[in-house]
Amino acid sequence: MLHVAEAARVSVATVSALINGTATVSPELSQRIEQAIRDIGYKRNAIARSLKMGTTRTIGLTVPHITNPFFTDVVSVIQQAFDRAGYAVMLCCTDEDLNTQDDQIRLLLDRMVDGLIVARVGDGAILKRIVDDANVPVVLLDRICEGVDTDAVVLDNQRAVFDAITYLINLGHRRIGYITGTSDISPMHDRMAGYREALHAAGLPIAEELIRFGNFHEIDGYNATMQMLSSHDRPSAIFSANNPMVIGTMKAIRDIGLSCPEDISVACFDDFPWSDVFQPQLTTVAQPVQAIGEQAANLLLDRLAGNRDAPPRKLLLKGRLMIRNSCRPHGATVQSVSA
Amino acid sequence: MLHVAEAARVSVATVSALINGTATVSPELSQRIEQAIRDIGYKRNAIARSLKMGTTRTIGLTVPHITNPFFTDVVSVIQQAFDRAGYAVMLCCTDEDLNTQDDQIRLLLDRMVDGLIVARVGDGAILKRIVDDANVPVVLLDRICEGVDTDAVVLDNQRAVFDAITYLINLGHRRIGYITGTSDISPMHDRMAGYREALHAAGLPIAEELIRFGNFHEIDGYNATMQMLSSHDRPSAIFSANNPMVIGTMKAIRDIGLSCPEDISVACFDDFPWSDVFQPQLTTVAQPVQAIGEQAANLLLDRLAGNRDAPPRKLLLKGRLMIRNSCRPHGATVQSVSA
DNA sequence: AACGCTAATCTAAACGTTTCGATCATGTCA
DNA sequence: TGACATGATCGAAACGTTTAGATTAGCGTT
Repeated sequence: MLHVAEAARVSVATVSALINGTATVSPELSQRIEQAIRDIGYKRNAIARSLKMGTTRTIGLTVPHITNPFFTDVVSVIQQAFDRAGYAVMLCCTDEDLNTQDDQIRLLLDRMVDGLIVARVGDGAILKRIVDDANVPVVLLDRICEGVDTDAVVLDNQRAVFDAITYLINLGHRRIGYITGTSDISPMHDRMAGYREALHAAGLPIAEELIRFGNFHEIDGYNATMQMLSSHDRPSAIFSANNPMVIGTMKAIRDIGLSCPEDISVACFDDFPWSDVFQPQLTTVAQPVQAIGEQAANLLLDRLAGNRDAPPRKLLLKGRLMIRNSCRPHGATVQSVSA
Repeated sequence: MLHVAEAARVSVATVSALINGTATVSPELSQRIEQAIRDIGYKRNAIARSLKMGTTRTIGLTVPHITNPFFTDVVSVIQQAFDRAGYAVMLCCTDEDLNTQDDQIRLLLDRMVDGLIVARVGDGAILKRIVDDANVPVVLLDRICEGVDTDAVVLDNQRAVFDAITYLINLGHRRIGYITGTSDISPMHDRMAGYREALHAAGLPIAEELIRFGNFHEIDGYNATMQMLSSHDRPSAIFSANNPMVIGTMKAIRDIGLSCPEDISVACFDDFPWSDVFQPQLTTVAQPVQAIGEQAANLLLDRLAGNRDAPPRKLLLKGRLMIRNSCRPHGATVQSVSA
């Protein structure tokens, strides 16, 4: 900018005024300056600007795994929204690891991001501390956090799983396996609650051996399914509370020589683009990813626009059960799915 | 830092020296400073540091669509690699749009990223200019670019498609539909060349009506497939040069009342996590996503480590044909796939 | 002609670091 | 004991912006 100012024989203040439109500058100086900018190929240094202004027009986004199709879609939507608003987004994947997450959030705050969208991991103690003394707005995505009182957009997980399990119960299933991630994050906790509630509402007992915990990965779903299917009194249906784990479930069913939906019904949380085209077409709980991403972005953008003191807003969205052909009436051997 | 210095009754220079280990500071001052840092909860401002140092420890990454499973995986790998190296990554999705891409690259350069990994879009003219006068290292991912002479890691696309088409030919297919994206990016160009080469090598004619162009999206694959299948002399096999488009292909096959692989064989470029578990299990060309991501990251990290003047390095990786059960011998009606 | 008002421009300080060179003890050696 | 190297610490400039406040010029009023 100094060079531009010299070339145009004006002060840097005038150059700045012209670029930002913060003051009127006369036509002849404008022209000289614009010419100089072109000649020199000047680009404003956003870092220097950020230092002075105290704002980077950059936000941080952390998710557990970008390869989980739910997060893939949500990240995509959020990225687009901030792109439209002229913000850059720094993406971090925490790999479901608490320490990684803390490091990454610190890294983002060091870089002075203007705001944070986080799909947290692990217990919320450190996150709470970070959120408290970083004074940037934070919106919680997908996973709320005890004691961290900030904007959030989450699904009504309990209701969604309740509906799905009730659907299976109505198909006649009595022993329904349930594969979940660790319960220390709210969606897993709430989904489990939905499972229990549905069984309870139907007057069915809760068989603890049908509830298996994994670490969100395919292999965990595989192992959990293997264990359940090897028992003498195996479930007639399995619900996986997480999408990557259901791949493991399907592989286990195949490897053990059974097939879905003939021998066992399967449903899972989180829809994916292929679910319509391949067999079995998996019955899933679809989250409104577009809405979730947009709402999260809007909440943050609103804070960034200056609305700092409004009380925390919690958005609760509804899931939708996508009924396809991976679940059959219990005991049915015919092709038809009619209950 | 000023506050820390005051609290510890030292100069800011000493604080900086201690934090960065750039000079020895006596035990008692060290202790006083560390205490002050803890008391105040001081965090170094990475923006100010970047301004002074001329480096942000941040890189920019642009891809067409993060929801394309190939890019999902590669982004994930790259993100992890830079995370390990202490870099942040700014992610942009260009949506296959040239203007968007240019804007985003400019945005990234304004923010003084230390390097750029780009899976480009459109013609390379502007990209070339940007790369030339931004003096940050750039590595091209997946798509090389005429005239832009810089590090790159790409697949041997021609060979990969040659192998896939040859496989179909060996199954007895003579009329093989080919669905591709626009040819202005190198992978699409090279894959098409592989298609033509394979037909040519087998002495088969190239039927131009069997070659359809789309814009990488599911709907394009759907329309292209619909057109081909509606013709009186439809192909017995279809190869889709892009993964999202194959979903459209499968939907079109279903909607038109045919089935795969009984009536028509299908294969496509880019593997995806579900391909093993659902029917038909799609035969695909798998890219070594892990290697691609790591190599791209390594090339850039090497430049960032100071190796600026080495000549451009082009890495050519090999694809792998994952043969599953979505392709049958032409005319076969039995279950077995034995050619 | 003196005055005030407005619009255009400039000067200089500030943002929070890093780092060069200067300063100042302290101990070593002739 | 004086000269000198050594090691620790500091002062101040610099990175490239923004912006508050000062300055200047131009113009209409009285």
